Amino acid sequence: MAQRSGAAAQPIRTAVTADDGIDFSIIELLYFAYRDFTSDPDQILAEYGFGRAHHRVLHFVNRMPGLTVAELLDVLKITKQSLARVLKQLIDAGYIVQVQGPRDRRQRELYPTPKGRTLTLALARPQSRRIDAALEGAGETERAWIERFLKAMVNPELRAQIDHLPGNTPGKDHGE
Amino acid sequence: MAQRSGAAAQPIRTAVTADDGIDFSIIELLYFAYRDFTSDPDQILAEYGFGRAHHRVLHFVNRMPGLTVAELLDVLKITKQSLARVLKQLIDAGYIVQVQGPRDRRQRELYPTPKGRTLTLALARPQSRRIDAALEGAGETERAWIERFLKAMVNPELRAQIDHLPGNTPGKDHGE
DNA sequence: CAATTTATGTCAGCACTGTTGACATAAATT
DNA sequence: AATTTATGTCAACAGTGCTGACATAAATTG
Repeated sequence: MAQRSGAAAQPIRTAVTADDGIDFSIIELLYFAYRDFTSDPDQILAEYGFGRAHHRVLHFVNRMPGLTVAELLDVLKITKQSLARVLKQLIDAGYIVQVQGPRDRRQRELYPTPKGRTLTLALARPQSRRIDAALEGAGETERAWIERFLKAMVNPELRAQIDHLPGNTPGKDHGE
Repeated sequence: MAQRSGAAAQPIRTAVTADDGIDFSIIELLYFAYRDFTSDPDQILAEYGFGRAHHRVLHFVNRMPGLTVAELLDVLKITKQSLARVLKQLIDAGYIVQVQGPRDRRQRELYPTPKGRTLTLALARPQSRRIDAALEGAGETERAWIERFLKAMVNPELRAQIDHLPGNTPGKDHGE
């Protein structure tokens, strides 16, 4: 009742559009694209009793084998309590192993097991196929623009992190 | 214990790369890009006690004023119980109003109030700015490729839905 | 008109994944 | 020897999905 102290607010019957100075097309495309992009692995994960959080951990442990817990937290930007829950399940189920850090014995280096590697690839495969299909007709130039765009969408201070992942061409910000 | 019936699984020390036949770069870029893309409105929403689900409802009600509850469910692909929770809050707080359907009086047409319109634009503004910045240096051709790519990432049967949103150029699948 | 279907609302409970706060341990650093 | 750091763990809570069940009013159908 608090919000209707006077007359009820009138409904606005016109749609917001690009005329409002906002890029609604790409906003919506990102939402729909990401939703469907994640739906493929989600289905597979459900069969294992895992969720999207497990996927992320598995993914980055496979992409950066030997990374420490602290490093993983820094990539994912979540709290250690959030990570602990899913990491423990992945370790208990034999998808990831922890190895004591060689220099600093407090650290836990994370590695995939063969089982973990297999699952990671199985989860990535449909996503990669979807990307391939979406790139149909695009050449190297177009692909570069798309990558450049996506990378530029990331917070600037985190872009360096992306460059440290294997097989990613670093610092492609203007031209070749 | 079940997973260690024999020797413990050995850690794999090599990273997965594009050599595994999978497009890890774009997979990761989509994750990071989407995460940061949503972080801007998330901060604003938190001030209102709202979450990302409220944003989505607000967004599509503003983009398609007068759409019914059933239509909104079809766009969002969630259950009515999930929608009910956030929709009720948005209505109670005066961001959205319901109007009885003129033909079918069972239907509830959803419209933004001026307050709802204002919030929607405020949430979209930082996202649009981020997109603008990410498109820096891109011309119309490059932008078209990026939109084409994102649209092609969406499940085919849902692409028509996107075309029905205001101001979206439909069916740009091969050239103009 | 009576029966059925449809559009919407609502209650209850559960799962997943994020959060904060507090506390514990072992190892490194000072 | 004291402090800091890396990690783990317990507990509680929030947001947002889900399923299942049931209720109401309005439209449709036979």
